[in-house]
Amino acid sequence: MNLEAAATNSNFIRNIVLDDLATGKVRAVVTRFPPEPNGYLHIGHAKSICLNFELAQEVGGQTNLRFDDTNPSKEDEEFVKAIQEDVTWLGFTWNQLCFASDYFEEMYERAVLLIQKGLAYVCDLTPEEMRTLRGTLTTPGQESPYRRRTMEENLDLFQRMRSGEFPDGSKVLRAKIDMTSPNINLRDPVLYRIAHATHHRTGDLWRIYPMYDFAHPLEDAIEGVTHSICTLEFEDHRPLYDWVIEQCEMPSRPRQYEFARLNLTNTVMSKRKLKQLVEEGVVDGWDDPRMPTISGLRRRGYTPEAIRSFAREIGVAKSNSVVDAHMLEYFVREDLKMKALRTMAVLRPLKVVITNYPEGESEWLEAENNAENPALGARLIPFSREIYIEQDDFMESPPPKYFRLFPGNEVRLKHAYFIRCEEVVKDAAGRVVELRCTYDPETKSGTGFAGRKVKGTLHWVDASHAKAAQFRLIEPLILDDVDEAGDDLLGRLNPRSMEVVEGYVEEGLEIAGSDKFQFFRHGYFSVDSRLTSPELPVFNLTVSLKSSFQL
RNA sequence: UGGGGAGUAGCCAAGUGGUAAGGCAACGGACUUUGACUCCGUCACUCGCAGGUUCGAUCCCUGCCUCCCCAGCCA
Repeated sequence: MNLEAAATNSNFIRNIVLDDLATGKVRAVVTRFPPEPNGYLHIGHAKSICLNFELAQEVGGQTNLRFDDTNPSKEDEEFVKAIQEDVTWLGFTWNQLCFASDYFEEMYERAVLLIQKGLAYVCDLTPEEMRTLRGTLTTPGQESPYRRRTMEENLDLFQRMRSGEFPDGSKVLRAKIDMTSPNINLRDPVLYRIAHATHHRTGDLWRIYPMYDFAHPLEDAIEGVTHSICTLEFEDHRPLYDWVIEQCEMPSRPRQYEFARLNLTNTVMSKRKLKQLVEEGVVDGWDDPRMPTISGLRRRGYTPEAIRSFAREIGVAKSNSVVDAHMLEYFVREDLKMKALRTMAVLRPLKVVITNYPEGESEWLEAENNAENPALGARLIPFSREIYIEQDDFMESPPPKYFRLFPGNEVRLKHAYFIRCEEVVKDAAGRVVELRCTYDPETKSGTGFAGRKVKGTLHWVDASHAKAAQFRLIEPLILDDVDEAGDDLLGRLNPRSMEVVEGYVEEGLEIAGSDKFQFFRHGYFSVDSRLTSPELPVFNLTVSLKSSFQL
């Protein structure tokens, strides 16, 4: 795939931007990524981040990282830090770091302006009363009895709301628009609510906080954002967005455009649900390698490049869709293919004794680190009389077309020799515990031996130099097709989302200067940043290799 | 029964009044010291459905169908 071409994949938002530039409607493009710091970023956010940053980048524009921190009861500094780390890790640099809370004073002034223009009023209705008067989808709403308060009274009340005179929930500031609008968002929406909560940045300075519908357009306008990109559910808020910009007399005129959020098969993509998994201890944190969070993907071994390529390739459109998770996997494999050292690990060891190999002797064999990328060099691996192979690579009575090891069969040991299975050793229970094989010195790797061919090539680890390691085999945390699970998230948990096995890796992997490896015939693995130790390295399965093999 | 959106292959997704890009998946075959990779090939006579306009419609018009979103003092 041509990355340059992919970077300029056509999509409707890009077309709008290009057109705005061509017609002179805007001179320079400014976008923004506006997360609320109430959770960690996930792969769905990555789609938005890539869209905003890459689009601006393409046309020489700017992108701000702006925290939409207008609800202190849900937000936290921890998330502010994590979000910045994730955006940076993805490879983006924002032009300005902004906080909606930095604009609270200006927002307040704009609200006062609305009151002065007779376009906003303080309303004492209870939430229940307000809901009742709002009407329904098919019936118009009715005006609040407080709608006719005088401008002076509204100004006074709003100021007193600010000063903390009233308890939470007792009053709100509402826009005066149209209670009969077929668009419910225009039925006198709430602009400010009272919240005696400590804000992570402004502390106890404010007792009133602006609502999204009021704050967001102002934030965009204040920053000079030209293209405010958000998701589909905000589509019918756009008239209100425009109303706020217009009536608050903002000099700058941002436009809102909506696209479909990312959905992935076997993945939950809502902060609320991800938070639930964290809080109920289903996972070991937001960065659990099974989580679709940026930090989880990072810990699992995904690369920023892979995520960016994925984001470009899935496109940007307005129809609700569910992307096959195979696509995401494809892009990590693609990225790691040339980067990762291709080494050997045995996940479920079976001992093999090479009976004709001299006892007490060993030799060092040369192995290239990545056959497709010579720049990655080569290493020496030990070989001796006892090695481990994969339990799955032996069957006592195999089906047809099984070309791994079985009694009498000969296979190649990657980077080493051909071996033939001569004898099977079992324990009292009849389980195979050891294989006794012979090797043929003439078949040594690299000698160009062509005397005969074998169908199978196995990976292995020398027993005397093997390093014990733990492997965490990851599968989807949440399954799509669970009968009768309904909306019960926990009912959709995959019982096999993580299988932990212990086996061996080649010695010396820790000094390879990388935390990502391909383990031959298994897949790509990454050192777990939290669990690994010098005594027992721990690897997470980033993604398995494709395989057409089936028994 | 209100308003706002969307329907192009199994999944994403371009596209335009001139005869359906690309990617993922899948399936054949070649190659192979990874049952991987790579390579070659296959995969929409048709763009939700029905009419209409036109020399010609996925694109324009009309009607219909299906799906998604909206009744937080969340974002």
